[in-house]
Amino acid sequence: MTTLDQGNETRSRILAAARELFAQRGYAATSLADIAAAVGLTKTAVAYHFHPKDRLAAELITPAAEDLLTLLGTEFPDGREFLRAFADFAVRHRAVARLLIEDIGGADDAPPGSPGEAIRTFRDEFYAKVAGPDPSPGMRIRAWAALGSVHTGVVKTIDLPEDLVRETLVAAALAVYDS
Amino acid sequence: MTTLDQGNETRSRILAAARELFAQRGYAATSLADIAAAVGLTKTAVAYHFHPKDRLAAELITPAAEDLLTLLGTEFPDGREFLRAFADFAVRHRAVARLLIEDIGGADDAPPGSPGEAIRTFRDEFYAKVAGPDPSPGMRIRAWAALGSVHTGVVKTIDLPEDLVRETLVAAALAVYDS
DNA sequence: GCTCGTACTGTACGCCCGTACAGAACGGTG
DNA sequence: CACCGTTCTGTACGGGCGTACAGTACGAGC
Repeated sequence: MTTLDQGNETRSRILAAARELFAQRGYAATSLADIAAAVGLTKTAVAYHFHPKDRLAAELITPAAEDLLTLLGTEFPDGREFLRAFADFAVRHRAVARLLIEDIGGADDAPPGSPGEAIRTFRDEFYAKVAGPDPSPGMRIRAWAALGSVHTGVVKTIDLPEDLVRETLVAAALAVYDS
Repeated sequence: MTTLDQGNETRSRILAAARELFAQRGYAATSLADIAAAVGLTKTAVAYHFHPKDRLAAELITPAAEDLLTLLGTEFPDGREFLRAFADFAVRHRAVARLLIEDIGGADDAPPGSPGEAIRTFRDEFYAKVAGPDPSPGMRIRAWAALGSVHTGVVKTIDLPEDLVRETLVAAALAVYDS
C-alpha cells in the first residue's frame, strides 16, 4: 500500500506547511499556491487533498477546537480563573492560536467531524467570560488587554519552551486583570 | 468655488468612512467598493480622490506616523518608560492604531509628504525598545504581552473615553512589564 | 457663450484567488 | 495482463480586486 502511504505523508506535509504559513501570515493572506510551493507541489494537488480551503484550517484547528468547547463549557468562579484557564489553553495550542483567534470569527463552516458549528467569534465569548456580566468600563479595558497580552504573547514566542511561556503569560494576564 | 468645496467634503467623508472600516476589518479586508458603498459613491470615484489605494491609508496614518517617528527618535531610560510612552501614543491615535500596527509592516510605500519611508515593521521596533538589548526569554515574552495588551486594549474600546483608556492601559502594560 | 478644470460615472482590463475537470502515471489486486 | 483506484498535473473558468480610460455634468472665469 505504498500509494496510500505516500498520500498520507504528503497530506501531513501539507498540513505542517500550512500550519506554519497560517501562523506567520494569517489564513486569508496565505494562498494555496504558497502552501503548494512550500511542499513542492502544484496548488491543484493541495486542493485535491483538502477540498475547500477551509478544510485545511478546519483540520488544523479540530483538536484545539474540541478543547476549546470544553473550556467554554466549564463553569468558572470568576473571570480571573477563566483567564488563567484561557492562557493555559492558548499556550497549549499555540501553533494554531492565531488561526483560531484571529482568522476564524468570520469563518464560513465548522470542522467536518464535528463539534458542530458554534465556533464563531469566540474572541467575543472569551471577552464575555473574562469581563463578566455588565462589566465596568475599566473592566472592559482590562479584559481586552488581558486577552491581547495572551494572544500576541503566545503568537510571538513559538520558539521558546512551552512551560516558560505558559508560566510567564499566566502571570502577565493575571497582572493585567488585577491592575 | 462650490466645485472645490464639494470635492474636499466628499474627500473627508471618504477618509472618515475608510478610517472606520479599516479599524473594523483591517486594510486588506476592506475594498474600495466597501468604502464607496459607505459614502454612497462608486469605487471609481473613491479611486479618483485617492489614487493608489495606499494613499488612503497613508493619508489617514500621516499625523500618527510623524508622531511615531519622534517617539522612536527620543531616548528612554529603559523599556518601562518607553512602554508608558507607547501606550500613551497608541491611545492618542487609537482611531488608526490597527492600521498603523497590524496592517503596515508589509506595506509598499510611505506617505507622500513625507516622513520618508522608515515606517516599516515598527511592531518589531516597538518590541526591541521594550525588551531592550539581548533580552532574556522571560523578558521577550513579557515585552510582547505588554505590546499586545496595549494594542487590543486600544482597538477594542474605541467607544470609551480616551482618558480612562489611557490611564487603564498604561497601568495594565506596566503591570505586565513588572510581572 | 465658449472654454476649462473639477468631480464624477460606466466600462473594461489584468491580476490573483479558489475551484472544476479531464487526463497521465503507477502500484495493488483480480 | 487487464483493471482500477489513488495521486498528481495542466488547463480553464468565474469572481473579486485595484486600476485605466473615455466620456458626462457643471460651476467658474475670460
